[in-house]
Amino acid sequence: MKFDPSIVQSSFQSPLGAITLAATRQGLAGLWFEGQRHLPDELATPSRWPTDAAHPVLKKAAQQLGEYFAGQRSEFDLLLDLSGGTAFQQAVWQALLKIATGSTCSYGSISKSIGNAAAVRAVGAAVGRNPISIIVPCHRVLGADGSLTGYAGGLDRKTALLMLEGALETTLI
Amino acid sequence: MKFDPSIVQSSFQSPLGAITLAATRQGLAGLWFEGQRHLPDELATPSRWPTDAAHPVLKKAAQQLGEYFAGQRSEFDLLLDLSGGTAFQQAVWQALLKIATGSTCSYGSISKSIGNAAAVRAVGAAVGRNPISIIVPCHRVLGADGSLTGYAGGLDRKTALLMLEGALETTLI
DNA sequence: GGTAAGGTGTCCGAAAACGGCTAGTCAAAA
DNA sequence: TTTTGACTAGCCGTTTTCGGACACCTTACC
Repeated sequence: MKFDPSIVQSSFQSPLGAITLAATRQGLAGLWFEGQRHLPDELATPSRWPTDAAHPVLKKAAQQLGEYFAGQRSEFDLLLDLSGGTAFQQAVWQALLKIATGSTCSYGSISKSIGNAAAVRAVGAAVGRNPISIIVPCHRVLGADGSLTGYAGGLDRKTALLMLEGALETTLI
Repeated sequence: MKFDPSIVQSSFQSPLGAITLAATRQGLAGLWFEGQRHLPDELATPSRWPTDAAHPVLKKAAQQLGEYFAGQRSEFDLLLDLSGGTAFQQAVWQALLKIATGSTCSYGSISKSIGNAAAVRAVGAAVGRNPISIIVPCHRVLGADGSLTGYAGGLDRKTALLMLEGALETTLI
C-alpha cells in the first residue's frame, strides 16, 4: 500500500493483541495484527499515517470488531477498499469474502472457484497477502487435509479465530 | 529454443566460419555462427536435431547466403519463424528487419521505434538474443556514437558484415 | 574550449527463487 | 488390507536478483 495522505489509521485492543486499522476514502483498507507478516512498509517504520479514531469507517469497524470478539457478531457490514492488489489477488480476496462464518474451505477449492484450478500455490501466496485480516476471512482457508498450514498473524491466532467462530471442535486443539 | 522433433538443421561454410541453420515447419528459425554466444542448449551439446541439407527452407537459405557473401545479394527472401521469443524480443527483432542493407541505426532509435524509448538497455539484450543472425540484421545496430559496442558472433564478424554491405568506410577500420 | 576516454548511474526485461499447496509414491505400522 | 507419515515433483503468480550490445558526466589531455 503506497503512502497516501488521505489514509488514516487507528488502533484496537483485541484479545489476540493490538490491531491496526487503516482506511482510505473508499473504505476500510487494512487490518493488521501486531507483529503480523507482510505488513505494508509504512507500518513497519516510525513514519505512519495520521491517526484518527473518530473517522467514521474506523469507528464503525472498531465497534463491529468489539462485538465480533464478544461473540455477538458473525458478519461484518463495512465498506472495503481492496483496490491495493493485483487482479489475481483481488479475485482471491473476493472469493474469501464468500466463505460463511463457521465454515472453512481449502486452497484448492479457492483456486477452482476463481477458474484457475492449477494456481493453488499462487492462491496460498495471495491469501497470505490479504490486507484486511478477520473481515476478509483468510483464516478460514485450511490445507486439503484440514491442517492449518499457516497464517500471517501466527497459527495460534488462526486457531483462536476459528474457535471463536465455532469452526473447530475443542477436541481438535 | 526447445527441442522439437520437427526441427531440422544443416551447416554452411562461410568466409567468417561455419554456420548452423535450423528450420521448423514455419520457416527458418535459427542461424548461428560457430562459437557464437547465446546458443540454444541443443547446439552447445552433442545432442542435436536431425540433419537434412535437402530441406527446402534450408537449401534456399544456404543458396541465398552464398550469394550474399559473394556480394551478389542484399536482400533475403525467406520464410522466418521468430516465434521463439518473448513479446518484447519479437518486437525488437521485427524492428531489426526494417533496417535497410547498407544503413545502420542505434539502440536508442530501436527502443523509440517500438514505443518504449526508455528500454534502450533491454533492447540491447534482446538484439543479442536474435536467433537468426545476418538475415535478421542485428549487426546493423551501433551505439549512439557509432561505436560497434558488441556482437554475439564477435566484433570482427560484425565489422566484416558491415564492410560487405558497404556500411563502413574502409578508413574506419 | 574542444575532444576523447573512462568511470558511474540507472533502467529494464529475463531468469531464478520463493511460498500459508497438493496429488502421487513408497514404506512401515496397525 | 488400510492407514499414516515422510518425501517428491509439479504447479503458478509474485518478488527478487541479475546482467548488460547504453548514456551521461567528469576528467584529462591537446
